[in-house]
Amino acid sequence: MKPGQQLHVVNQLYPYTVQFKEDPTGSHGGSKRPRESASEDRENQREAQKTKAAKQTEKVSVPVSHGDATNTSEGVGHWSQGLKTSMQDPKMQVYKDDKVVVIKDKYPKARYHWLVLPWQSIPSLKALREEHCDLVKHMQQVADQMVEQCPDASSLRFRTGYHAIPSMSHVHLHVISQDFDSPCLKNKKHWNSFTTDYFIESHDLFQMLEANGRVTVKEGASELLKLPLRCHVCRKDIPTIPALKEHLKSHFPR
DNA sequence: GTTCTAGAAC
DNA sequence: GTTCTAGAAC
Repeated sequence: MKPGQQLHVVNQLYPYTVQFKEDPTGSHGGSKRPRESASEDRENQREAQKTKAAKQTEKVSVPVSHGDATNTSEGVGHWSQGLKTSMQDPKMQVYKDDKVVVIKDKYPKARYHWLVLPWQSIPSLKALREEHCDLVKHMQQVADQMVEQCPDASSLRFRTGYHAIPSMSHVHLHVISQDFDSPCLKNKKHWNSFTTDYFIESHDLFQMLEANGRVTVKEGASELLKLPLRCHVCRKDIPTIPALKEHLKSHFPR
């Protein structure tokens, strides 16, 4: 059993992430370039599942929800913890090294939309300290690498940054192309979370962390999500989401 | 974070 | 009447 491996008790219904107090460096094989998937990790995971499955006896428990902490409140299994599960899934991993992993956003809001996540568990921006500076900088470098290897990097603009108040737990850096051409972009909150100051540029966050040892989010950031819809290219106000999507076609033809 | 849908807006 | 938004989800 290695740090970061997953243990599925009862038919994948209750994923557990094994963590150690001291994460020995180099526990994850590093590679500088994005790759398809890690076959060795998949093997290891299968082994872990097999071992656990063998220990199970005949009495198969029923997947019925009771009022316990398993699927209520904000514990494991809650939707807000979904990134922790996704980042461990080799099928979702687009790149990984000893410090971070990159996955595709499950509901991409543009033609290209990745998330860079540290292996180290950092619940939110509030938990960031000066000692995370190197990690944050590395996340930014990996984000830049993702853009470099994108086939449309020359024709599309990209931004990399953090949501001021993310819905999902575990610090994650968005790498998103600026076409916003996606059926998953559906409402004002989606739009404003990437096109207003709700979106904190990676570089700005790093500078804040370096200067203050903390990241502070302006109060009232959540109000930014309610701003009128405005085109991020020509600054034109657009009345509705469908009209905005139609408008974007003029800036980003297929 | 998403889905669903009541009722506001047109 | 249809389109679209915005709030609940136990």
